Amino acid sequence: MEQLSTTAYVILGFVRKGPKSGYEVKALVDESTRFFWAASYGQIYPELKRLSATGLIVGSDSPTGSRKRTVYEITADGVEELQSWLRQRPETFEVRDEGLLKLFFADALPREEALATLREMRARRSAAHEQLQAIKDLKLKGEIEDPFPLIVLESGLEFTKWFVDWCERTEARILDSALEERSS
Amino acid sequence: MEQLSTTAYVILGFVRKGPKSGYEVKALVDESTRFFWAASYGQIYPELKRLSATGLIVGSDSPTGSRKRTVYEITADGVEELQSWLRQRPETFEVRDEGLLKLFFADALPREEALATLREMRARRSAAHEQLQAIKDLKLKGEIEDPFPLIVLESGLEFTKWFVDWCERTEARILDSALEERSS
DNA sequence: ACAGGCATGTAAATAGTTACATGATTCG
DNA sequence: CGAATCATGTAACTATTTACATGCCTGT
Repeated sequence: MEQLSTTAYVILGFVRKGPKSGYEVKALVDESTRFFWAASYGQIYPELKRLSATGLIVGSDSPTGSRKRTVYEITADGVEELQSWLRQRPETFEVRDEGLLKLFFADALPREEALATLREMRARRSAAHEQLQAIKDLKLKGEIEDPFPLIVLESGLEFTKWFVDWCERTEARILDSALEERSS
Repeated sequence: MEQLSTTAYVILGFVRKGPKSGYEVKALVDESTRFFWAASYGQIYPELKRLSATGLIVGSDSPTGSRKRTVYEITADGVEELQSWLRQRPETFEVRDEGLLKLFFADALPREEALATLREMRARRSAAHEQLQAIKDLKLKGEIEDPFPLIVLESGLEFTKWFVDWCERTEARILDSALEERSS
C-alpha cells in the first residue's frame, strides 16, 4: 500500500475527533490548520474517497432534510495509521513569502519604495494576528479538553506578533539609513 | 503577454546583480532565498529559456575550457519588469509545517510522545539557526553594498531564535501539565 | 585514477489551486 | 424572496519535485 499524502492525515486527524462531512473538514481546516497546512476541496473530496476505499474511514449517509450529505468516521485502522504518522519525525517545513522575496531584491528600487513592501507585510501580519486572536477568543468560550490546537494557535499569535514587531524595527532602520545617505 | 511566475522574478533579481549561469542561480537560491522561496533546476532552466525568449534576459556562451556554459544578463526590459513586480504589493504568504500539524493532532498520542515532535522541531529550527549564522558570518567577511539580503537574513535568524525558544517553553508547559495530570 | 563540483537539461510524477456546476436549506 | 451557507464534486491548469542522463574540469 502506497503511502498517504499529508492532507490525508489532516483529514484523519479531524475525523478522529468525531464524524465529519467533507464540507465540515474544509471549514475546520480554514479556521485552524490552513495557517500551516492548507487544503482545498479539490484535495479533500478525492482524499475522502481514497481513505474510504482503504478502510481508514467509513462514510454513511446523513442527509439534512433532502439535502444529501455523507459523514465519515475513523476506523481502528485509521487511528493506528494516524498514530504511526504522528510518531514519525516531521519532515516538511516550507515557507513561501513573496514579501521577504521582494525585500530581498529591494535594492532594485529607491529606498522609499522598498519601505512600501515592508509596510504591506506589516499590515498583513497584523491582520493575521487579529484573526488569530478572534479565533482564540471564540475557542476560549467553549471548554477545551484537547490542549494542542490552542498551543499551536498561540504559536501563531506569538509568531505574528514577532513578525509585526520585526517589520516595525526594520522600517525604522531603513528610514534611518535613507536619512544617513542623504546627509553624507 | 502572460504574466511571469514568481520564480522568474527570483531569476531576474539575481541576474540583475551580474551575469549568471543557471547553475550559479541555483547555488544562490540555495544559500539565500530558499528559506522563503525555493526553486529547483526543473524550474530554473526552463524559466531561463522563457525569459530569454521574451527578451528580459540575454544569454551568451561563456565556456570554462571546453565545458559549455551559458551566462545570462538582464536587459533594460528585464529591469523594468523586475521593478514593476517589486512595486506591486506582495500576495503569497504560505507556510507548510508538518511539525505544527503533528503537534496540532498530538492529542491522539500519549503526552510523552507528543513531546518528541516538539523536540524534533526544536532541533531542526536550531540547526537552521546555526546554518543562517554561518551564512551571515561568511557574508560579513566580504563588503556589502546591498543591505537587503542581510536584512532578510537577520529576519531568519530572529525567527529561528524565536521558534527554538517557543519550542523550549512549550516543552516545559507540556511536561508540567503531564505531571499535574498524574498527581490529580 | 577518482571524487567532487561544475554545468545543462528533461520526463514523469505529484501536489495543489481555481473555476465551475449543481442544488438544497436557512435566515432575515 | 434573495442572500448566505450547506453540500459535493470535477476538469483544467499551474507549480514543483524527483530522478535521471550526460559529460567536463579540478584537486588529491
